[in-house]
Amino acid sequence: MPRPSKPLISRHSTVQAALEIIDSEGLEALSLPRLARHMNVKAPSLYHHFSDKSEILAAVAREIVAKTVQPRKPTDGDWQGWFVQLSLNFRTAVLRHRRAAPILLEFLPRELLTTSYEDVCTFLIACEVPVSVHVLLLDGLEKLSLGSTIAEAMRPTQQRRVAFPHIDPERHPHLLAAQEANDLTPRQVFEQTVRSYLVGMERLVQVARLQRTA
Amino acid sequence: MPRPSKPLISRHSTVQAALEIIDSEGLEALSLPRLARHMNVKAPSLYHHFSDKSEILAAVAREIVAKTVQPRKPTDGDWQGWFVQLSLNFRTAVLRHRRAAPILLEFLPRELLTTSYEDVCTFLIACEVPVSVHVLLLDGLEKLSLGSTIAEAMRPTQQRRVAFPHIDPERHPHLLAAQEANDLTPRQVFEQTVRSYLVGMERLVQVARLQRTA
DNA sequence: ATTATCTATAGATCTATAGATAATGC
DNA sequence: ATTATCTATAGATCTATAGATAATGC
Repeated sequence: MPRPSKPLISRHSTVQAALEIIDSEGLEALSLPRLARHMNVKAPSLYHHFSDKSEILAAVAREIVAKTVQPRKPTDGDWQGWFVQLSLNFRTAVLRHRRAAPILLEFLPRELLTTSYEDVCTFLIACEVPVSVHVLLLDGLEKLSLGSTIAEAMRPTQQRRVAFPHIDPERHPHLLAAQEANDLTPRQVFEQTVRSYLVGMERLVQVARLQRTA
Repeated sequence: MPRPSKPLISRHSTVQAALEIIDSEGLEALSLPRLARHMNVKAPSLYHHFSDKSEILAAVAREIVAKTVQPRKPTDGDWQGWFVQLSLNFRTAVLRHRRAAPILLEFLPRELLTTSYEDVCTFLIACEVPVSVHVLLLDGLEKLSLGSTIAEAMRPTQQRRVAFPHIDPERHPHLLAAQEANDLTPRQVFEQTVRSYLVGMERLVQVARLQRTA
């Protein structure tokens, strides 16, 4: 069956198939023969659409990040609330395919982020956040969102709900007490972490505003 | 040469050799034959000391984390300052072997952390930080330190000094301006991120203290 | 003529096990 | 008898290329 009437393979369908395999069988299962089998084609045919395997992985990483929902910009200058929402949305997008997390680390689609960051800078300027703290904010939030989410995505299945596994009540009484005193979900803990960070940054922003007017 | 007078292989020397290969040639280069060659032994001999390859990787992850310098506890209750120092030390330990970062993500030595966290909880109690926020603090700092550091460790070599690569002055004027207005090193940005987070957490701690006395 | 598939396969791994062998330490 | 190495190899991959083939679209 050489050259079918309608193409059997597209970049898009390949990325979707790859995500399905990663979600159901894990990242190690994703080989070109396995991917091709899932698409009812043969492995070498994939080379007609991608130059090599890493190009497929990069496209998968791109797809995951691109699915991040962009929150609507507030008109009242509440850039902190907007950042919180964006972080949560990014987290949701990544956790939708948690077993793909290592790909994201290696093939982070920098171009997508660069475009998005330009947009964020424009927004920050409108909110009168001094340029001197823009990198601090962008980098801090990137590390916090990306890093924290990937770290969470890599947790073994059984350990998701519990903050700290392997607690031995004899040896870790205080940690056990801490665990029992906690009533937040992982998502809430993440949100609170981002909020706390932004509270601290707000202080820096105000200092920078004063320095600018002086 | 069966059974030499003095053992040629030990767990420790294997881990060291693995780190040397990872540091100089990268993670993909670390195969059992490659590792054995570096140690002047044959690959199957390694199975006498480790049950399989993942056990070697887990030992490597453990070694990296174990090298984190523990800061001395302050006597004045300054838990924030202590956390900042611990985060910086952890970052230093991980970045010492940045190409091993993906191993850390998969084989994070939870037992080491659990022991350390019990210690931290004891310290927090001494500083009169309410138990209700312990998990929030521990988890937040873990995610921030681990995630942020691993994200940084994965950056391609050429992009280390610059916060944002791929900037096109035409399309990203504000991002370019932000970049030029930034005079902090990656380490300083990390430290500032942790500090900002702790400033925000301080507020939560005070709220929790009030609720406790009420 | 170009495009999108296929078949066949080169070539290079890698992990792990079985079984032999000689030094060690009881 | 046990221990720590070795040799040999089973067995299972995987990525990527070469070259054939038939449908498409100019």
